[in-house]
This record gives sequence, structure tokens and C-alpha cells, in this order.
Amino acid sequence: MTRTKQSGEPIYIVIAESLRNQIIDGIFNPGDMLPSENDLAEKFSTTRITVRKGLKSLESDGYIYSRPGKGYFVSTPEYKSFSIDFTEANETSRIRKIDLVTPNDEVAGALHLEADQKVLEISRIVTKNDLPVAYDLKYLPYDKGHPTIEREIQYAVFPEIVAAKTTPFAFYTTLSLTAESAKESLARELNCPVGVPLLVMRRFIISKDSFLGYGIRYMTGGFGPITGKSGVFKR
Amino acid sequence: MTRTKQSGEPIYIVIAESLRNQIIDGIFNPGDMLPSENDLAEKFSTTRITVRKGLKSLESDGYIYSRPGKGYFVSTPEYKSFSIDFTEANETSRIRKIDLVTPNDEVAGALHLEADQKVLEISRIVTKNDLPVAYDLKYLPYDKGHPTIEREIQYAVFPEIVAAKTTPFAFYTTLSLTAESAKESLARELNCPVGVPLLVMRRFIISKDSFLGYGIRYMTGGFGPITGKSGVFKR
DNA sequence: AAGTGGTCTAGACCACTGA
DNA sequence: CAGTGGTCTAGACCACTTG
Repeated sequence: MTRTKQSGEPIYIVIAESLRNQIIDGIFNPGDMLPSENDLAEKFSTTRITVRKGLKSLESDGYIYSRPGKGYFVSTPEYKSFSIDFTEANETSRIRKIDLVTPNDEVAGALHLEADQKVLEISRIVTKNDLPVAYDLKYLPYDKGHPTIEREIQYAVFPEIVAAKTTPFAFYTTLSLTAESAKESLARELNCPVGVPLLVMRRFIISKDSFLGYGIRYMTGGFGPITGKSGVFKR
Repeated sequence: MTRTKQSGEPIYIVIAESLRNQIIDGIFNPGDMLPSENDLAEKFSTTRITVRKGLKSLESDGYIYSRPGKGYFVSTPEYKSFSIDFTEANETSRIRKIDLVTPNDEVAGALHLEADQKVLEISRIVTKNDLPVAYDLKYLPYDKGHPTIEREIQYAVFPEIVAAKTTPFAFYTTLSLTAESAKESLARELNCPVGVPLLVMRRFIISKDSFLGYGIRYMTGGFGPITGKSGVFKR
């Protein structure tokens, strides 16, 4: 008795596209209620479950939301969330130094360290076209029980370094961006004039119960901008 | 005959949490195949559809992916995607000037304008504790057919300004961040020394077929950092 | 051929919202 | 109260991957 829907697009996608287009074209506007699941099931000659699949895909894309007992409504889009991609994976860089150091206040605070605890400092110069474009510092709490293997460090990029100490889904990272001017020591490393404006990125690697890593990166104009994209849009 | 599952958590969430915990604890690792839908249905005394709901929620959270004909696999997490929140909605600011101007090359290029087309320039000073912390410039193509209402402009924030010209789901925005030093004209507006490093944010508002707006914002250290968060983590 | 995920049907009961 | 979305059952056929 099954109505074998065999043509190209799955019904639930047809439903989702139909509604999405009506939202983009302004036929349904933010706050408007959509037809109920039962109405849509009848209109598209299918069942509630298939209709729901379509609605849920629109919901997860941010176009609509549902209120139990009431219905589905068009979202008021938020333009405040941007997603930016940043990875060290495809960079060329060279290790400048690896050292066990006593952390300064910034690093000690970032990693929530005890008073006399030491940290591993990894400094690197990132290059583009053989010119230095970023100076990168990473700090890892020095753990006597699990001494870090320097071979690994040389080839790993940031989050992956600490992933070895835990499972890969047990931590997250944060990022903060500021503009600062190049101090003399930085200018020397980056081969640029003192006072040049640098884009500074600070990153934390955090697991449920501890601070696994802290990174500071100073980027010259040659590094290029950090770019992102916002929001709800048909890709 | 229905086995009335009436206790608190829905079965599909129990299934998802169970698998998620096994992934976080490293019992299942990236690349590992999970039990099949049928196996899980049997193990949790439910049906494939309920199992699928749980698996799909893990999939949309980035923990796993599915390959038709093969099975479900634990993802290799990506740490390169950060989400940052940025909105002008809660800022205090004052309009500095609104003008119809001939765009310079940067603006004309950003908005893909014809040679002699004019743009509306809105400049604003953002303040914190009565001190200027950002200088904000917005450019909107001047459209003779739909002259912009200045009253609206004074109170709207960026994406919402152009939303009036189209439907709210028909456009997206991009963002780019750099560090630049304060030129003299900027230093005057921001009441800061010439040469101070500024965080510069450029934004584009883009619809399917046209460029609706361009914004440049120069932020002093007083504005604070731009912050973000990455990745897959149990919220 | 056997197993997998992807889609779909035709029902069901529940908790919730609003008139 | 009737209508809504949330959850769930017990089947089905399909295309795909692997042996």
C-alpha cells in the first residue's frame, strides 16, 4: 500500500525547500506561524514523520523554531554570530626555542598554575614566502608524570598537542583577538619596526577540570586578516 | 502492545548520552565504527527510528558521521572553527555624521559600485564609560528609488539597516579583522595618540545578487578583545 | 547475499497551549 | 475541549558497501 516515492528529491527535502523559499521570499516573515505538521502532511500527501524531518532540518538551520502545543514559527535571525576558521595545519613555520620556564604572571594566570610550577614554552616563527609573519608562543603545564616528548611537539599544531594527554572530545578552546604594537623583542623576531601594529591572538585549551594549554600569537600585516562569515544563508 | 516508556529522559537522549560519554571517555575513538542501528535498537529495547534520533543528534553535534551501507563512525574533531559573537545592539554610541558621498576606491570596490554612484556614509563614535573606544563607518549604496530614511538609520544597527531593503533571510555577512595604527584623523576622533594600534573590523552585507552594505570599525584597546569559542563540547 | 544506513507509512499516546 | 508538537512502535522498500 506504500506510495512509492521514487523520483529524485526526498519528500522531506522538497517540503523544507518549499518552506525555506517562502521564508526567503518574505511570504513567511519572522514571527509568523507556519502550517501545522498535519496540514503540511495533507498538502504534500505524506505523513507527519516525513513532514517533521523537513521541519527539523529548517529548524537546525536556524530558519524556524517550534513551540510544543502551539506550532512552528519563523525565527528572527541573529546576525551576531560569526564563524571563523583558523588552523595552523597548513602553515610553514620553524621552531625557535623549546624551554622549560618559570611562567610570567600572564601565563601562570591563564593556566591556573601553582606558585612554583614550571611550564613548557614552545616558540615558533611562522613564515610566508620566507618572510616572518607571526611569532607564536605556546605554553603547556609541565607534568612530571607524563613528560612531553619533544619530537611530537615539533610537528604537532596547537590543539593536537594537548589531545595526546586526554581524549579528543574532552576539551574545547577559546580565542581572543586584540591589536598591540610590536615591542622591541618582538620586532627583532619578526624583522619589523618597533611599534608596528600586530594582531594578537590568545588561545586557551580547556578540559572539563583543567587548563591544558595557552597560546599567544603575534601577527604582522603580512599574515593577512582573520576572516569570518555569519549566519543563516542557503549555502 | 506499546512499551510505554514514561520515565524522565526520552530514550533517544539516553542513547545519545550513552554513546557521547563513551566517546568522551575514549572507549570509542576517532575512526571507530559504532554499533549498527539494529544492534543499538536491540540493546536499548527500542526501534531503529528511536535509535536514529539519538544518532542524528550526535551527528549534528559533530561527534559522529554516517556512511550509507557501512555504518556510523566517530569523527576526527576539527579545532579550526571558532564562533564569535559580535553585535552593536548593546553599545552606546552617537552619530557623528551622515552624508551622501562619492566613495573612495576601497568603498567603491567593496560595494561593486558603478563609476558615478554615490553612497550614504554613516559615521559613529562608540563609547564606553563616556570615553570613545571605536570609530564606526558604514556605507550603503544610495538608491534613488528607495531613499533611506534617516530617522531609521540613527537607531538601527548594521545588518538590520539593510534588512529593511530585503527579507531578513536573504542575505549574509562577512567579517575580517586586522591590526592597523591610528592615522591622525582617526586619532582625533578617538581622542588617542597617533600610531596607537587599533583592531579593525570590516564587514560586508551580501545578498544573493548584490552588495548591500560595507562597514569599517576602528577599535582602541578600550573596546576590549574580540572573543570566540571553538568546537565540539558538551554544553 | 547479508548487512548497513536512508526514506517512508500508518498508526499510537503524551504534555502542553489556547479558547 | 480540540489542536499542537514530542515521542514511539512495527513494520516496509531502497541504494549502497562488503564479502
